[in-house]
Amino acid sequence: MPVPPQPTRAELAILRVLWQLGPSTVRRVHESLRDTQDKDTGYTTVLKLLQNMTEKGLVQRDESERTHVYEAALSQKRTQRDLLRDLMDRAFGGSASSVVAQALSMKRASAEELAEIRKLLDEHERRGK
Amino acid sequence: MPVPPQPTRAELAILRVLWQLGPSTVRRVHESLRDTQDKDTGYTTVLKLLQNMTEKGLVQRDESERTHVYEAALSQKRTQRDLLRDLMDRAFGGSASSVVAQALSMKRASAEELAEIRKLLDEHERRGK
DNA sequence: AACTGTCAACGACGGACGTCGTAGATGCCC
DNA sequence: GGGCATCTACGACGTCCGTCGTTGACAGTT
Repeated sequence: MPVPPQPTRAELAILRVLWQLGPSTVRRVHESLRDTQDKDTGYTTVLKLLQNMTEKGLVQRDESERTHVYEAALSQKRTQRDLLRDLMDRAFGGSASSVVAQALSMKRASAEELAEIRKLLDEHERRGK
Repeated sequence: MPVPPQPTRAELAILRVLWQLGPSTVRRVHESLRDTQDKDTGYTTVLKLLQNMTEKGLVQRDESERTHVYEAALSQKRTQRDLLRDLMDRAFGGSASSVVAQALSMKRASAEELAEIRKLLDEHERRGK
């Protein structure tokens, strides 16, 4: 439990809901998932997932009330960093610039995105010196 | 089989070997994995993986000789793009700039890497206009 | 021809994952 | 208090993944 393992696909989908809505009940997560997701998962499936995630330390559970409330244990940024680091090591030989190169090659790297990226790069450089 | 599924962790490790060495026998892949990897996988494990990957269309097999020769079916860049796209959608809401932001926040984004990234950005912009 | 080594093929197995059904506890309403 | 809804807990199941042992074919050696 010191460092929770990386979330699986289904677990990550749940974490996204928790990051967006904040601490939520199983029901709220389930309904939000139903709205967003194309796939249709049952209530008990979401419950089971959240129980597993509690076990793994991915979420924290408040059981003071009869209806438990779940909250993401790690921030979205932290989780994104961990996941990207993992993929970077496994598929890009640990090269950040290769990752950026691939990100740029995607259609969704729109004009606004490019401007945003350039701003990030400037900030990063300024902070670095 | 038109579009092969995404490689799993173990499969990706094998693909990395094939990209580096070019078309190779099971033995060569196995030995290369033994050198690089900390983990120690058996010969038949690598064989089985490669057989599965042939089934999935991730690699192509030349059986003209008794000792088969395997080759990656998709380029490294293409695979990297698919994998990054998937993670981008699942964890970053499809935002390329978020991915770049996280990539920059990593220790390994060294000075040379930053210069490389800036060059990529310039090229991309020049090509875009 | 017998032995030895290498190779592909196949089957099995344990674990993780996502799925859900069912049971049991708790709360609410008439 | 009886009945209904809601919630958690538990167990099961099918699938995929990575792992490996075993078997049988083939080739080279003596």
